[in-house]
Formats: sequence, structure tokens, C-alpha cells
Amino acid sequence: MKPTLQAVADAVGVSRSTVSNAYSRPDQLSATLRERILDAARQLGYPGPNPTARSLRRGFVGSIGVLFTSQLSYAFTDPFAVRFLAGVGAAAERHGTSMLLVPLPPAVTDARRAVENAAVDGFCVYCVADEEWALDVIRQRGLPFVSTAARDDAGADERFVGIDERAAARSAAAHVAGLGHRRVALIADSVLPDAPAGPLALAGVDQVRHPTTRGRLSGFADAFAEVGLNWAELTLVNVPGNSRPAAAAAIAGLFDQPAPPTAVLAGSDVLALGVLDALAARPAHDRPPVSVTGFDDVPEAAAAGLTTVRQPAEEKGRIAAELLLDPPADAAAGHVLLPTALVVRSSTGPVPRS
Amino acid sequence: MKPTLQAVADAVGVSRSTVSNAYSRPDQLSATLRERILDAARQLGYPGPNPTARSLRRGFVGSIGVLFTSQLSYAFTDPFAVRFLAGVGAAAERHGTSMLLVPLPPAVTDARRAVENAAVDGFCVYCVADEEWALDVIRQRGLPFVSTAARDDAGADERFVGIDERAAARSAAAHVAGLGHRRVALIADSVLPDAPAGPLALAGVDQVRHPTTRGRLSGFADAFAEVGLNWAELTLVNVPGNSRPAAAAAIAGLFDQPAPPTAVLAGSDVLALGVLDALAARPAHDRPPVSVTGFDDVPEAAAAGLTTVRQPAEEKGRIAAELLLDPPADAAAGHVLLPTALVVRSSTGPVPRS
DNA sequence: GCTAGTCTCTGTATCGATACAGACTGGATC
DNA sequence: GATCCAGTCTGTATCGATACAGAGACTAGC
Repeated sequence: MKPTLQAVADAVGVSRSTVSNAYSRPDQLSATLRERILDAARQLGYPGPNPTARSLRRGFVGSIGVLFTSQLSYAFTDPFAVRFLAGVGAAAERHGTSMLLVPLPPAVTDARRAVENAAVDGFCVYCVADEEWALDVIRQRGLPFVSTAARDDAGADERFVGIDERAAARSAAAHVAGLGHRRVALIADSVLPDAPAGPLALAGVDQVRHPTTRGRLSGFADAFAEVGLNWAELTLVNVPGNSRPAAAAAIAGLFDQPAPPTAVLAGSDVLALGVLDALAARPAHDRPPVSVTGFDDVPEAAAAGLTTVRQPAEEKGRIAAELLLDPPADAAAGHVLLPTALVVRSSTGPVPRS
Repeated sequence: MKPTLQAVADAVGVSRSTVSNAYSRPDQLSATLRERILDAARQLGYPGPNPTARSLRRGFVGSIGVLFTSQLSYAFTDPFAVRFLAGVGAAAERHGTSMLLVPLPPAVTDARRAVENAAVDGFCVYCVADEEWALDVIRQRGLPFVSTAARDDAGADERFVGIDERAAARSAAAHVAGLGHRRVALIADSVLPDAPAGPLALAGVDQVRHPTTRGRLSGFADAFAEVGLNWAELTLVNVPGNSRPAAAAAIAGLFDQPAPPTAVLAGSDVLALGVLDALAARPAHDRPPVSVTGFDDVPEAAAAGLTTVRQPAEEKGRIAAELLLDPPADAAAGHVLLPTALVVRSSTGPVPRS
């Protein structure tokens, strides 16, 4: 068994407090005694104050949690998530804080417990699915958090960093509408909790649970409404999970329909790249000239020539962590909206006249 | 202030232990009492057992640390590191364990403290620079760890997962030597701790501190020794930091020398891609046909047509975490060597006859 | 010579839980 | 009716530190 602080105190013949001070408040004791204590500690093989005991007493941990409401391995697979993490990491580094990545088991009860048990001082909630329960647990614990998805019921004091999803999506859709496209498909991740992959009839956008997805779909709908196309006239395709192959599989069949879409607007670059994959998989003579847009502008998008909406991923992570680690005095400053920009590349073009 | 377990106990009129059992050992009390306790807890707003206090008493934390001896943000920038993390994440997920990413301050004293203070049950040490001090701290703390860099002084009981760096590097170099190249440059990250970027004269490979870099350079040297080229005849280029632009900058000047290398062997794909960048940056008429090899086979390598040595990145992370989280009874099984494969693409070709 | 103030260091309470031994209850067994 | 046992619950020690009030020693000032 490793020696404790008590053991060191006994060895030197001082009190526990003094040994504690030798480590944490060197100005509270003479330099010579401090040396004597540290020497004894070295000799005994004392590993320094136990982090857990220290955290308990001090009342804080020195690490922030990052929550992904999905598989943890997903976080490293999605390029946008990786950039976001890089931003969080950079801020954490500056503050000398660690990042705890908490995997969430599929069952909600287990997942709740995971959030309850995380030893952190606060959470950055990066959500890819329904997250209310997670926020509930965090509030229950009395921990601060920063959300990256705008929620309607957000308290005024709740910190947030994100973009105007709806306006950003609208800019992409307006671009496509401006090119003349009127047979349009929208593809998004987890439109409804347990909906199967493929086309999905939805009465209205407001049925979409996840605020980010809802915001983006609303934006798409807005732009087409302006050119006289209503929601029911748009084809909605659901993908369970934000992955390239899943998107490809979900949309593939659509291009064999009698009147296939001439444009596909995706809720993320990953999905858009999947759509491009699905098109590329078809024989060259049977490859309709479909315009495709993405969202995020991940590194891969440029290489693929994907028209997309750029949002500052790393910045988002950095600011999220910053808001958590050193909260602005002004509550209004705790609500940060980042700029977005439509990046037009080769994946969109005028509707073919055939 | 949030209520404690004690407060719940008082409210229900039972002992602390019973409340504790209500959460952690439901079989130790009647179902009705348990319900009564949980109800009271809900009503009081008790957030459930405090994770820190629980860890202290139980003696373990439920999270593993991942150590990068470099900037934390680097971990999310290097594609190989990201794949590695994905592997660790997948294993952690399966075990219901969290991952703590600990940023290391530049000063060694601060960095030591960071490792001392990390509340974890063990470490996966992913090292990109000199790491001995970190392992010392971990041993001092009496925590288990898994290293991914083979070290000469590794104890028999120390767990390891990695590849035969030397043999793998040799296979790449043998390929290049077989193509007839004899004017060869090697480029690697942090060959010597504070060496500047650019060509570096080094008496021998054994002067290289970092075992991974040393292993790879040795392998390169081996293959060329076999065709009669000794170490002094190879040009060594140092890059401080494993980054694409840094590699490009470090090597650029080399191609303007009287007898420029016809092949460049890089210690990593990231460096190799940097070398390709440096070549691509030259005007087409002044672009020597240089063969380039990398190491790792990151996703970008395939797109760039880079000849490289493939090693299973995600697997490495997964196994590292696995070895940590559920250590094999047999000590020998704690030492895992992963397979590698030379992947020949378009970036290497026969030496031009001019 | 006395009081005040500064430096060091000690002692005890506390952080918030869990482990474990033991006590009580009620029913089954002989 | 005594014994045993399983099922519940309590009490106390413990995990390993830090915070804070306070005690002695020593210097300084008047």
C-alpha cells in the first residue's frame, strides 16, 4: 500500500496539515521544513496528495465533462465533432483543466447514472440526439453547463454557443432554390427517434424533436416556401445516425423513382458526402446530375467540392469550454452566436433542362 | 447547497448506510423502504451519491487517463492520434469507463503535477516525445499503465501494445532501395530535443531519444546498409513537431541543393504529406520526381497516393485500453505486437535515369 | 518591559460517501 | 421453548486529504 499524507507526517514528526501545506501552500511553512518533508515523502515513496481526497475536500475536481449523446467512438469518427473537441481541448489546456469524455450506455437509466457519476465541475453538452434528460441530470447535480444546441425552453441564465441554424440552413436552400431546383429532397439524421432509414412523411417540421435538426429543416423549408413550395412538396429522408454509408443507403432508392429529386439538401456534410457516395456508386450512364449541399464545412467537404454552410467548429468548442471555465459576469454574454457562411462549390449547379 | 446523503437519511429517519444501500446495493434493503428513500431524495433534490466521495471510499474512480506528451489540441489534429483515441473510446465504452484527457503544461514540473493530480485508475500513454518522466510519476502513484512505445528499460510486467517499428520501417526503406534510390533523405519529428528544423548531422541513430523515432530511423538505416549505404551517407532532416507545414518548411531547401535526394522516407504520414506539399509548391517545370514514403497509413494517405506502412491505429487504442481495463493473467499476454503492412501507392517509383 | 504583529505550526472538524461488524426481528426447525 | 437463520437495518470506522481557528515563538516598537 502506498503511504498516505499521515505517514509522511508521522515520519517527519509534524502534523498532517503541515505536510499538506508543504505541497499546496509552500508559503505557509519554512523552506527548510518543507525540504525535510518533501525528502521524507520521496524516501517513503509518497505519491503526493491523493487527487480524489483533495477534490472531495476542495469541492471541485479540475476537469470538465464533454457529453456526446451517442457512441463515444462516434465522437472521433465525425470530423465536425473532432474539430469541436480540439477547440474544447485548446481551452481546457489554457485553463489547466482536464477533459472527461463520458460514454453513454444505450439504456437511458444507465446513461443517467453515467452522467450522475461523472466527476467533473461542469459539462459541455455536444448533442447529436435528444438531450433533455441529460440536462435534467446536470441541473439536478447543480453543475454548470454549456449547450451547443439552442433549446426553446432554455433558461435565461443557461450558457450557449451555437449558430442560427435556421438562417444558415435557409441560405443554403435559397442558393439551391435560386438555381431553379423544385424537386428537392432533404436528408437528416434521426428526424424522429425510431424512424427507419429512408423517405419519411412528416406533417410538419415542428414534429422534429432535436432542436438542431429542426432548425435546419425549418430553414430549408423557409427558403422553398418563398418560391412557392410548401413542406408537403419536399421529400424528407431520414437517416438513423450521422454516417456516410447510412446516408448513402437511405437515399439510394430515391434516384430510381419516376421523378427523382434534382437537389438534395443534407443536414450535415457527413450525410451530404454519403449522398455523393450513393450517386458515385451508380453506373456513369445512369447518374442523374443532382445538386447536393452539406452543412458544417468539414475538411473533407472542400476535397469533395461540396457546397455547404461553414460554421467555425473549433471556435465553437473553444468558446463552449471558455464559457464554462470562466463564465462572463454578464448573463447576456453567456449566449454566443457564431457566424456562418455559405460556401459554394461544384456540387451545386443549375437544374438540368431535360 | 445540494442536500447530502445524510440529509436524505434524516428526512426518512434511517441511517446513512441504508440510504447508501438504496443506491448502490438494492438487495440490502426492502423494496418498500428503498422506494420511500428514493422518493424522499427526489423530493429533496438529492443528486445521488457524490462521485468524488464515492471514489475516495471505494478506492477507484471509473476512468482511465490518456496521456499525450504534447499539446492536447494536437491529439485532435493528428489523424493517427484521433484513430487511436477512437479505439480507446470504443473499449472504454464497452467497460463503462470514462476517458480523461489530461493536458500537459510545457514546464516539466507543472506537467508532473498534472499527472499526479489526474483522478484516474490507470493510464494509456500515447507518446509523441520523451516520456520517461511521465512513466516515473505513474509508477510512483502505483497506477497501472499501458505504453505504446517500446522502451528498452521496460519491466517485464509492464503492459505494451505496438508494432515492430524497426522491421516495419525497414520494409518501407527496402522497397525504396529496391527501386534503385541511393540519394535518400530521412525526415522525422524531434530527432533531438531542441534541434532546429532542417538537415541535421547525427553521428548515429542511437543518439535519438524517442524510442519510436529511433526504431523507425534504425529500420530505414538497416535497409540501406544492406545495399551498401551507411548512415553518414543518408541525409537526416529534423522537424520540430509532427505537422504538415512544418515538414514542408523543413525539407523545402533540400531540393535546391546540387544533388537533391531522389527519395524521402518520412517518420509519419503527416510529415510525408508535408514533403509532398513542399514538392507541389514548386513550379511544375522545377519539380523533381522524388519518391516519398510515409508511416501509419492515415485516411489522407490513400487520397494522396502515398506509399506507406500501415499499422492498425484504432486497434492499437482499443487494445491499449483493453490491456488496462482487463489485464491478462499471463504477463506475456500483456505485450502485444500488432501487424504492419507496406502499402505501395503512386508516391514511390523507380529512380529517374538522368 | 509590555503589547502588538508576524511566522510557523498544530489540532480538530469536515468533505460525502462506503464497508463491515453487529443488532434486531420474525419465522422455521427440532 | 430454545436454537438457528435469513432478512433488514444501524453504528462506527474509514477513505485521504484541506480549511480554519488558534497556540507558541520571535521580532519590533514605544
